[in-house]
Amino acid sequence: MEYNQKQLQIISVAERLFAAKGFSATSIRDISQEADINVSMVSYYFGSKDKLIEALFEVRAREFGARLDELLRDLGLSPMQRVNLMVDGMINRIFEKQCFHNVVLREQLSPDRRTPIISELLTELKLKNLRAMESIIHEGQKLGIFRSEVDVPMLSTTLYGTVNQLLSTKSYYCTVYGIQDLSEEEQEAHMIAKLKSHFKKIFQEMIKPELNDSITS
Amino acid sequence: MEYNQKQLQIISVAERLFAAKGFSATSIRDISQEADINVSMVSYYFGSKDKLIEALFEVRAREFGARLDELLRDLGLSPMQRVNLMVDGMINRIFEKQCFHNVVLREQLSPDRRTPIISELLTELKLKNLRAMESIIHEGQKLGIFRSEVDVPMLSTTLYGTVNQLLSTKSYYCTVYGIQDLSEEEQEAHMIAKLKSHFKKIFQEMIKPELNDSITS
Amino acid sequence: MEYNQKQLQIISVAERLFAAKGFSATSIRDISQEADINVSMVSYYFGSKDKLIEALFEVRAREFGARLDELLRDLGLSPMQRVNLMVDGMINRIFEKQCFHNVVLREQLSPDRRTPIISELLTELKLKNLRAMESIIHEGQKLGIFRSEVDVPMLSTTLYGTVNQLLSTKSYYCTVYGIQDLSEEEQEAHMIAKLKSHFKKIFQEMIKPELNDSITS
Amino acid sequence: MEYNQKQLQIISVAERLFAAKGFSATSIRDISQEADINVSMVSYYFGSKDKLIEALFEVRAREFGARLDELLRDLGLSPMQRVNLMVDGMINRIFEKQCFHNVVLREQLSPDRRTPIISELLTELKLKNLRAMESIIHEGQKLGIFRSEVDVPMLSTTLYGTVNQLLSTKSYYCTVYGIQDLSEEEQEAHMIAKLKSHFKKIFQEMIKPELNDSITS
DNA sequence: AATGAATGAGGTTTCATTCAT
DNA sequence: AATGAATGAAACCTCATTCAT
Repeated sequence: MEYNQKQLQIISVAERLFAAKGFSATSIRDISQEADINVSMVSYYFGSKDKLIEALFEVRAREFGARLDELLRDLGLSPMQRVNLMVDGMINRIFEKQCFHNVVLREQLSPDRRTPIISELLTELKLKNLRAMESIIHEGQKLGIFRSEVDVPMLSTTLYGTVNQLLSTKSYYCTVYGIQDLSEEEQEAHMIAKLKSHFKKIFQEMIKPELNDSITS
Repeated sequence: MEYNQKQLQIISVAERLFAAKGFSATSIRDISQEADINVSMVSYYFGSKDKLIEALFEVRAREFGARLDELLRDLGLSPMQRVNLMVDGMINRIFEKQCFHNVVLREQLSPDRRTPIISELLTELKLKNLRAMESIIHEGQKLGIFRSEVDVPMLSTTLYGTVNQLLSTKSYYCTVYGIQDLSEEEQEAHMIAKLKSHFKKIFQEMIKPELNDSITS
Repeated sequence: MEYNQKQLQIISVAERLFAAKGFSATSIRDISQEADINVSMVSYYFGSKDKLIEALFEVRAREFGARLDELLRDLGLSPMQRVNLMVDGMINRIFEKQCFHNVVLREQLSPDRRTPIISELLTELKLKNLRAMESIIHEGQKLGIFRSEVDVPMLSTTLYGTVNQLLSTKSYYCTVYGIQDLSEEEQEAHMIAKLKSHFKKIFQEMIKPELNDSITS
Repeated sequence: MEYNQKQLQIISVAERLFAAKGFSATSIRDISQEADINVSMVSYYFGSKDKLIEALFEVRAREFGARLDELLRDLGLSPMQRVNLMVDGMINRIFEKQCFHNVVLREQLSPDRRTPIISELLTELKLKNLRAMESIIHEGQKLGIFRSEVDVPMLSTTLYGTVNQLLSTKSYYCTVYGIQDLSEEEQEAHMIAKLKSHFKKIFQEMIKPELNDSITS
């Protein structure tokens, strides 16, 4: 499915509103008002409100898929460098597309309520992501740099879950770290830096060879 | 605010439906039908739909607060035992009250949209939780068993975020670990066990004294 | 299903408008305006527009059914008298309930388009009607007053079809018989009288013993 | 008015859909989809949806008019033969153009609702038909073969009404005569045969000289 | 001559809430 | 204290039509 400029604009507005208020709480009127189009255009272009959110996921899923493919091309780096790059990349990606991520979180909470298509797209994307992560880890394991037992799915889930949680509780985070008075950008920079260092540490600790490991090998 | 039996029943039904479909997608008619009451009862008992969800958070927040107080009373155990107990307790708690947690996640995604009360209650709860965790960690630090630099808020966020992420993507999890054909209960048991061992490992790695740490001190 | 006063009033207004404009061309707004009720009342009372027309058929079918039962009780009359009475009764009935009959005709033209319920009710009613007519004819046949071969379904269809056709082309009828300038009531009286005498003649001719018939018997 | 090939095709599709669903329930989108043309073509070619149905009636009325003229040319036959031919012809004609007849019936039910043009065309057609029938009957009367008092308009109405009624209640007819399991074609053949024999009988009985009639003459 | 994008009015239905009892 | 009938606003969507090309 190809979408024209106007459709992409509507999708973009819808994404923002769905992120802010949720799908059900966002009316087609809201969208059409913000996008400065006629109310009937959403149905005209997408068929229905449900189809609109499907289109949103379709478009974004394709974009993310493309970015993932790039990630796997970064060869010539050490496995640990690649792990760090991957962690940084995932965190950056989520922060860059906060709106869409918010919508994803919402849709995950009521799986298959509207349409199985969204669930399928998301599962596919998550699996693709997992495979990418696994291939990097396996490389390190083959070289004996990483421990043999690494629970990649759990690590991946931990990373995603934490970033999401942080984004969902931004103001709580700022309170805890006393940065309420910084600008939005500075707050985000703080979160990103914190997340990156936190997860590099976690990953390092969780994949570096265990003592037993190194002895037996 | 005290709520009578009927009000609590309504709250309970609402919680389940809000968890399943979201606040906006759940109509008062849905609730009154499931709770076998008259449509006007929600407005009658709570004033409005918005007030109903506020009441839900009020009631549950009080319950959770009470449980947290208990946690801090488990003295006579080693700090590491208490950490493990705390991790287990948090995971258990979330799984026991999945519905409410689902609703919390949804509301966190649109902060202050409906009412600041919910955000305040949640922030308060999270802070209380954080203080409990910090007190346990600090105890271990005073005894020199834990490293001096532990980012408790990030650890807490990591734990919560991961559990939430796992619960939100249950079917993906089951696919990845090949347990789609197990019963619901067995799947949950699998998740709980996995989470507990995963986080005990993470916490251990992140709070145990670093080599430098122990040397310099 | 029992319908209250307000529902019956809505049904009555709907019947009139459906007769005049057809189901699809009649909006719920039209109905609510004429019935002086809120637009949402139709959905409130009947569930939907489709259910409304179902209710209309349900109510009227019950009424007609009751009237048919009465017809069969007119004993103590000669078969030919009963035939004449039946013809008169059917013609009167249709003219009295022209609106409903108009709606019936419309629905017959698109069978099962909306719901099978209407078709079923109508078929049931028509069969009931046919059985009544047959019982009267059979009585005359047993007494040797009527010919042995009478195609009752065709006679019944002929009667109904003709009355319907006449009602549908009222103005053409008036033109042909030159009674355009009479009042509505006089025109109808003319039609009724004409129909009654026409069909008494037809029925007589079609059920009286044939020459062969009487000889052989 | 002359219509080109494309217009005639649109008219034909519209006729079929109007017959199946009714004018109001048929959208221009339905038509354009079935006819494989652009939605705007209807407005473009006919001006509006209303004008489209007018065109339909115009075209078909002209066709029927032409066929009627032929009927009157069948000379050299006995009056009774010509009556029988006429009855057969009318029944055949309706069955051949069921779709259009269905639309006619629908429009008759809401006279002058949309435009007087349709009513006028239909009245004209019916009158033309009546004159043809009358001329045949009068011929028989002049020859003393038919009774002097024949109510031609009523006979004509009876014929049309019955055929229409039968077509409108096809499935009921099949139930009554136990031919539900025959093919569509066989069912129609059954109906046509039945109608023809039925009406030849009726016409014969209603126009043959009465006893008084023949005696006095 | 013909198209397809776009429109605004109006369709039905659902919603949270209120009112009279 | 509790009900259920009733309401008006607003939801999503479809409609016939127009406009720029």
